[in-house]
Amino acid sequence: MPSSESSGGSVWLRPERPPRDRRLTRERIVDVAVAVLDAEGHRGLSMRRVATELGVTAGSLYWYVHTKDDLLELALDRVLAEVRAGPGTSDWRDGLAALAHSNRAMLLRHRWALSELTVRPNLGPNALALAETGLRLLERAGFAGSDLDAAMAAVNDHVVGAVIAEVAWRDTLARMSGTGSGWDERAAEYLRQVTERHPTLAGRMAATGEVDVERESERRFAFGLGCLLDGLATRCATPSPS
Amino acid sequence: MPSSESSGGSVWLRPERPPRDRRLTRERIVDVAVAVLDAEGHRGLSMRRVATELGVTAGSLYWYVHTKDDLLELALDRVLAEVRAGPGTSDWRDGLAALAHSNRAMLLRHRWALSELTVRPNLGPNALALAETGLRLLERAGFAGSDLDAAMAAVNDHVVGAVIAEVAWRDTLARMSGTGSGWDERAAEYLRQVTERHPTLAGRMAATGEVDVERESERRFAFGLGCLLDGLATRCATPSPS
DNA sequence: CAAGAGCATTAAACGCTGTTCAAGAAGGAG
DNA sequence: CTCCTTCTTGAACAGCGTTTAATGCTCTTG
Repeated sequence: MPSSESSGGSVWLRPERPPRDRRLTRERIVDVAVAVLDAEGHRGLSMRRVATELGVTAGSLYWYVHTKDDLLELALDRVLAEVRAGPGTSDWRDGLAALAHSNRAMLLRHRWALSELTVRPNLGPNALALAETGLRLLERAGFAGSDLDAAMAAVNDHVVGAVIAEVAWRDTLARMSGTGSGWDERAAEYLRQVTERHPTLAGRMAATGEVDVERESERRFAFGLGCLLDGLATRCATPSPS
Repeated sequence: MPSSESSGGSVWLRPERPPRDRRLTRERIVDVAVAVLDAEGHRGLSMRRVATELGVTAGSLYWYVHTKDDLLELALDRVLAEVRAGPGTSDWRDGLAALAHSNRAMLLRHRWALSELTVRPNLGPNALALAETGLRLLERAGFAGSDLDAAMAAVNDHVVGAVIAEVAWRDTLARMSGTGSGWDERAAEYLRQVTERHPTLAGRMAATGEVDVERESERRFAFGLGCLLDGLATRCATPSPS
């Protein structure tokens, strides 16, 4: 029998059964899941893997967790707890920027979380707490009504989108340098065609080679965030720092 | 023997073997894959499914495609072809906005594409063409150097992030209305706690109930894009329409 | 202290997945 | 007609998420 008699709704509606024996817990299971995900990515996570890591059979997990999807939902909310707003934020811009940077850092620490965010509606307690923090900052800035929602969404969207692009970029570079023979000949041909057909893009790609990816990613992120916050500032009741 | 003797690098480096018999083609396989993905999402796509849809065994596909990941990469680039810039764009803002809206529309048509974008570096011809179009628009606006990259990234990031959030939101609403009994009791309790602990969020959630999701999503998207473009306009050499 | 209730875990199985591979069919070339 | 390349098959492998009956185990009750 799985962890609840009714199968509908989200994990967050199905309370964990208070266990007698401390051998297994939802918490310990999520611990291991996060560790495996961090170490080996989405592909490396399987129920059997988590189970053996805990010295247990795969079936046991289903006592604590309805399904693998539930486990992923729990893991996602677990890492969302790592996002923190800075200390007492007097300026809403600074506060929002700090939140965005912290969010970005977390997503880069746990790259698998992005894919989960893409697939899953996210109603865990930490996700909600995060939303509350952001909304309060924007409310203090003078946003209200549906503009408040839109402003919050815009900031979050930038974070998510930027990290997606950054991770994809890094993976591409890793792939390019990782493969040995077989790449060069055909890659050169493909690259030649690209350069020919897309001159602007080619110019940018050439410039990319000489750049520190990490630094440049941060710069891009801050650039976009700056644009966004500037735009927000012209649309709210408190355009200047309090 | 799979579709190439060397296994390194991306799909785009491995040319399709020109077939004699027209029974199977890369193109037809990708056609079916996209159709299945559109109809049943990421979960519904399996090699065997695509194969039977084509009246063929699963193993046959591996003659045309190295791996399922390759197939997904091809499918992703296929739908990226649907993104189109508007007609002759005199104003870079309008042009960029049109591109962003078209991109968003495509991602909403093929929701599975988002997850692929998250996981996969994207070097297909259509992806590159798209990048070229965007870069040219921004170049005309007066951006150059790494600011050009950052501006392009910021716009793309907004699109991707916004669609992710929108899809997640819709799925949440669908889930909430889809489940019958078992939800109400525990959901009410969870909602009560949320309302109590997160008053600002609760206020926004309450307001959400009376809103047309589709319209509101578009509004949010345009709002964020507007903020972003305003911010970009203050950072480029051509702040006003040409 | 013994009996029993109920929680926690196991082992085995089911049907599915991506992928490989030897074997065979099918068509064009000499 | 035969050879050779191109393509397709069918079976198999290992692994996956999930279910289920049976089995310990611990705690509570008598």
